Amino acid sequence: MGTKGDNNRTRIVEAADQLFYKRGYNQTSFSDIADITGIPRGNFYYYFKTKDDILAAVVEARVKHYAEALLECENSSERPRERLLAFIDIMGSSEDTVVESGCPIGSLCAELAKDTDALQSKSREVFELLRDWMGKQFGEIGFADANDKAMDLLARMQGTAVIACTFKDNDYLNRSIGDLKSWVNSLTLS
Amino acid sequence: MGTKGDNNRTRIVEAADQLFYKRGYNQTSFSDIADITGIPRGNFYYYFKTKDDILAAVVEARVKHYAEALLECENSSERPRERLLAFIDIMGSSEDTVVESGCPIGSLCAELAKDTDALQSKSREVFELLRDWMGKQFGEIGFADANDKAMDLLARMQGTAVIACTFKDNDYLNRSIGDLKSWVNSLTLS
DNA sequence: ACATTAGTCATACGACCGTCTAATATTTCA
DNA sequence: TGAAATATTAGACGGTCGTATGACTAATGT
Repeated sequence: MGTKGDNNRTRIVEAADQLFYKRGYNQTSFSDIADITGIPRGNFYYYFKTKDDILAAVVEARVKHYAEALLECENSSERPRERLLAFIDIMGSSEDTVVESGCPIGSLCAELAKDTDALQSKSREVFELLRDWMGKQFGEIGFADANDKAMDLLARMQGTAVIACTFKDNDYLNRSIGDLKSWVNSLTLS
Repeated sequence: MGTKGDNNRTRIVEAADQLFYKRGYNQTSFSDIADITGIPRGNFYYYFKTKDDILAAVVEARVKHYAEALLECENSSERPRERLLAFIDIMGSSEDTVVESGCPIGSLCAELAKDTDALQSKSREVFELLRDWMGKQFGEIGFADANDKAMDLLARMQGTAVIACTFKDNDYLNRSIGDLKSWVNSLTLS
C-alpha cells in the first residue's frame, strides 16, 4: 500500500501537472517542482528515473482525469448529441485558465511535437481518448463519418483555445464555444 | 550599407527562424544557431543584445514575409472571397512542415503564451497582421461581423494545424483545408 | 531484537545555458 | 597612409539544468 511514499509521488505528479500546463514541459525544472512540493530535488530520482518518467505519470493522471470527465458527460444525458455539448461546456467552465495558458492537452502536444518522438506520442494519448469518445458519440447519432466529425470538433476546440489564449480574449472564447455548440446541434444526417 | 555585417545578421535571423519553428524558442540555443550558420556564439552579442532581441528580429522578418504573401493573395483576385481561399491554400502548400511542426505562427504563440508578457505580445504581431487582413477581406464581401469571421477562420486554421501535427495526419490536413474553403465559399450575407 | 526494505536528504557531477569582455582583424575614408 | 569605426573571435563568467550517489532515518516483518 505505501502511505508516505505514494503520497509524495502523487504530490510530485500533481505539481508537475500544474507546472507543465502553466509554464510548459521544457520550462519546468526539478527545482520548480521541489519548491512547490517541499520535496528535495535529489529525492525525485527515488520516484522517477528521468524527467520523461514524470511526464508519463502526468499524462496517465490526465488520461484518468479526462476519462472520468467523459463518464460524467456520458451520464449527463441519454442523447449523444447532448453529451457532446456537455463536453464542450467543460472548456467554458475553464474559461480563465484557457485564456491564460491555452488548452492543457493541446498546448502540451504542440510543445512536445518539437521534442522527441517518445514524448510526442506519450502526450498524444489524452487526445486519442477524447477523439475516440467523440467518435463514439457521433457514431451513436448515426453519422457514417463519425471519426471525421470527431477530428473536426477536436480541431475547432483547439483552434478556439489557441486564438483565445493568444489574444487574451474571453469574449471570443465564449462566443466561439456558443458557435461550436450551435454547430453540433445543427449537424444533420445526410 | 554594410555588406558583411548585414549578411551575418540576416543569416542569424534566418537560422533562428527555422530553429524556432522546428524546435521551439526555448529549446533553441545560441550554440544551435552558431552550428548552423558557422558564426561563433560570441559574435551574436555584437548583433543582438539578448535572445529576446533575436526573437524580435525573427518576428519582424515573419511579419514582412507574410505581408508579402498577403499582397500576393490580394493580387491573385479582384474578389475578396477568392483572396481568402488563396490564403488558405498557403497552408496546403506547406503540408509536410505543418504536419511535422505545426503552424509556425500558432506554435510560437502557444509556446510564448507561457513565457513573459513581452515575448508573448511580440509573437502575437504576426497573428494581428493576418487577422486584420482577413477582417478587411470579409468586410469587403459585406459582412457586418467581419472581424468575428476573421477570428473564426484564424481559429479553424489553427485547430487544423494542431490536430494534423499531433496526429501526424496529412489526410486530415488536406480534408480540413478543403472543408475550410467550402465554408468560406458557403458563407452568405444575412 | 534484528535484518531488510522504504523513504529522505544534502550534495556533487558534467554539460550546457545566455551573457559579456578584451583582444584582434578588417574596412572605411579623411 | 594612418587613424577611427566596424566587424570578428575565442574564451570565461556565474548560473541552472537533469542526473546520480552515498549516507542517513523510519518502518516493517520475523
